[in-house]
Amino acid sequence: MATRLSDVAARAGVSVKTVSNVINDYPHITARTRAKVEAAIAALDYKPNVSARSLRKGRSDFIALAIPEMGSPYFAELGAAISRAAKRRGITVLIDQTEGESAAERFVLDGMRGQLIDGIIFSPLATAPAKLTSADTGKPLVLLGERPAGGQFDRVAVDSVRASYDATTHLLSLGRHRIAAIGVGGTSTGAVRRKGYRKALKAAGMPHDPALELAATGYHRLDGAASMRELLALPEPPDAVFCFNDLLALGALRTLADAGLRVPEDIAVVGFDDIEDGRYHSPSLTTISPDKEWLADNAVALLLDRIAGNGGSTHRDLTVPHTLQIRESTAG
Amino acid sequence: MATRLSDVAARAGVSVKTVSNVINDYPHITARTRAKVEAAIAALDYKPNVSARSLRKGRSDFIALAIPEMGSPYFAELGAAISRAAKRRGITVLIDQTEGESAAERFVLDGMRGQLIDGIIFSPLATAPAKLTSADTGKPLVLLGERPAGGQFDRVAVDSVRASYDATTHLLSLGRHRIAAIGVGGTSTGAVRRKGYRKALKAAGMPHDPALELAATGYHRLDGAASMRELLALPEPPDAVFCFNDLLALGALRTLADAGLRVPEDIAVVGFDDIEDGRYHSPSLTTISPDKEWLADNAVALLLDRIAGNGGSTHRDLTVPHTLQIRESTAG
DNA sequence: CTGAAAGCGCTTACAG
DNA sequence: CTGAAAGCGCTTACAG
Repeated sequence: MATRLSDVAARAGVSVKTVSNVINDYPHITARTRAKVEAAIAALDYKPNVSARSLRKGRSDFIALAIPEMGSPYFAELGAAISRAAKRRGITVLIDQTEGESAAERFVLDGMRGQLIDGIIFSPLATAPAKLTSADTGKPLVLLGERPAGGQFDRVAVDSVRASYDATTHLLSLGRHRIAAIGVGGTSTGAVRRKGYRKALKAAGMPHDPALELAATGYHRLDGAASMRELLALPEPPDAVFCFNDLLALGALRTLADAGLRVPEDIAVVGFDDIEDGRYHSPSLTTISPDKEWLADNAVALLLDRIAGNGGSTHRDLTVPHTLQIRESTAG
Repeated sequence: MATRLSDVAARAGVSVKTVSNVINDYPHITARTRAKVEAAIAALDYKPNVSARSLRKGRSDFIALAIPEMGSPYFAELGAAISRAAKRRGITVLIDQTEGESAAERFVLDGMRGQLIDGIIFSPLATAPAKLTSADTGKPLVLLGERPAGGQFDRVAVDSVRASYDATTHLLSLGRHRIAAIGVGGTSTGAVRRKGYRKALKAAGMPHDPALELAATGYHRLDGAASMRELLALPEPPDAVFCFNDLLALGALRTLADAGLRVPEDIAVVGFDDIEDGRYHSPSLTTISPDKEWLADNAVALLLDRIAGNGGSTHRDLTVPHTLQIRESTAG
C-alpha cells in the first residue's frame, strides 16, 4: 500500500519532478522517459494521493451538488445526469441533501466542505438567492431552479412561465373550460408557474378562478392526492388540472382513479418534469419535459468555466429547452 | 479567505497545538482557553482544511457508495437513506454510479478515489464478490445485495429466498394456480429469488412451469412490460405474477392496463422493493418491503466499525428485516 | 529536459 | 497544560 511518488521516481531512476510531469501530462518529456515512468507506475500500482494534491494545488476536482432530496425522482434523475456529465470531464460530484432546510443549505454553502470542493451547483428551496452574497460561498456557485439569481450568480433553469403557459394552452386547446392548478403556494416555483398558467387563461380570454388554484404543502404524491380530493369536493369540479410537477400529478391521478373518474374523458391532467414514473403510468402522463441532459451538461460546464477563472463579473442565465410531451392523460 | 489554524492561534494568543486540541475536542483544556479559542474561530470564520487534515491523519471521514444507478428509485431511496445515516455520524458519502459496468466497478474499487475514501459500501452487479480479494480494495468494504460475500467481506442483505417464498405463498393463499415469475435470468438476484419462488410452489405441491418463468434483460419498467406481453401471449396465461422488483411490476401493470385486464381479478401482481411509486399506483402494488432505514443504518455502522479497526478477520452477514405489504394489486 | 528544496495546512510526538 | 518542529504526499518556482 501507500506507494508514493518518490517510490515511483526511485524505481524509474528519475526525479519526482519528472514523475509529476508525466502524471500531469506536461510537455517536454522524451518518449523514453515517459515509458520508463509509466512502467514504474504500473509495476508499483501507484495512485496519486488526492488529499496531498488538493492541498498543494488548491483544487480538488470535486464539486458539490446540493439538492432538497435525492430520493425524489426528479432530483434523482438530475443528480444522475449531473454525475455523469461531471465524470465525463474528470470531475467528481458530492451530493448534499438539504431536505429543503435553511440550516442545511446554509451549512453546505458556508462550509463548502472545508475547502475540499471547487464549486457548487445549488438547488435552493429555503434560501433566497437574493439574500446570498458571493462572500457567503467564497467559491463559484451555479444556481438551479426558479428563484432569480439577483444578478449575482450564474443560473440554469427552465423558462417556467413559458412552460406553464404551454401546458395550460394545451389544455385549453382541448376545449377544457375549468382548468385547475395544483401547487401554487409556498415556493417560488409555485408563483412562477402560476404566472404562466394565468397568462394562458388570460390569452384565451378566460378569468382565473381562485377556487381552482390549490396550494400544496409539498410537491409530493401525497399533496397531489389531497389537492385533487379538494377539487372533486367543489360544487363545480374542474375538467382539467395542471399540476406543477409530476409527483403532484401522479397523486392526483390516484385520487381520480379512486373516485372512478376517467382520465382524460372526465378530467385531463398535465404534469411538469417528465420523470420516468409518468411515462409508464396508466394513463401515461402528459407533461412538460425539460431537457435534463442539457441542463446537467451546461450546469457543469458553466461551473467549471467559473472555477477556471473565466467569465468575469457578468453572470450568465441559461434557459433549459423544454417540450410538451402529449400522452394519454390528455389525449385518450 | 483561507484563514489558517495559525491565524486563529495568533488571534487567540495560544499555540497552534492548543487550537488543534480545541477543534478535536481533546481533554486538558481550561474553560477559559477554550472560550478564547472559540471566540477567535468565530471571529475569523475559520474552517479547517479537510485536505490537510486528511493528508496528515490518513482519514477523511468520507465513504463511498457504489451503486448501479442513482436514477433508479430503489437506489435513489437507498442512497438517500445511507447519506442520512452517514451524516448522523459526521461522515460524508460519495456516490459512484457504476451503471453496472465491470470496468466502472473495478475502477471504483481500485482507485478508492486516490486514498481519499476511508471505505466503501458496494452494490455489485457485474463483479462477483467471490472474485474480489481484500487486496483489491485495501480499505474496508461492505457488500450489499444478493451475491454471497464468500466469507471475505461484511455484507448486509435481505433474505431474498425467504422474501420470495413469502411473496409466492401469498399469491398461493389467494387461490391462484398459474403463478408466473418475471426477472429470473442473468443476475444472481434473479437466481436467488427464483429459488424462493420455486420453493413456495413446491411446498404447495405444485410443479414449476418453465414457460411461466421469464428472464428479463434489465430490471426496469420496460422489461416488465415486455415480459408481461409474452405471458399474455401464452395459450394459457397466468392468473398471478411475482415480479422480482417493483419496476418490473409497474411495467407489467402497464401492459395489463393496455390489455384491458383487471388487477387483481384477472391477474394478481406482487413486486419487490417497496418504492414509493408502487404505493401510489392504481392499483397500488403489493410488494416485499425491505427496511431501508435499517439497511442504511447498519451498513454504515458496520463499515465505520471496520474503519475503526474492529471486527478482526471474522466477517458479518446481516439480514435486513422485510415485510409483505399487501395492497390492491392482490387484494382488490 | 532534470534535481534539490520549499511549502500547502494540518496533527502529533517530543520537550518543557 | 503549551511551544517548536517534523512530516503527511504532493506541486512548483528556482537553478542548472
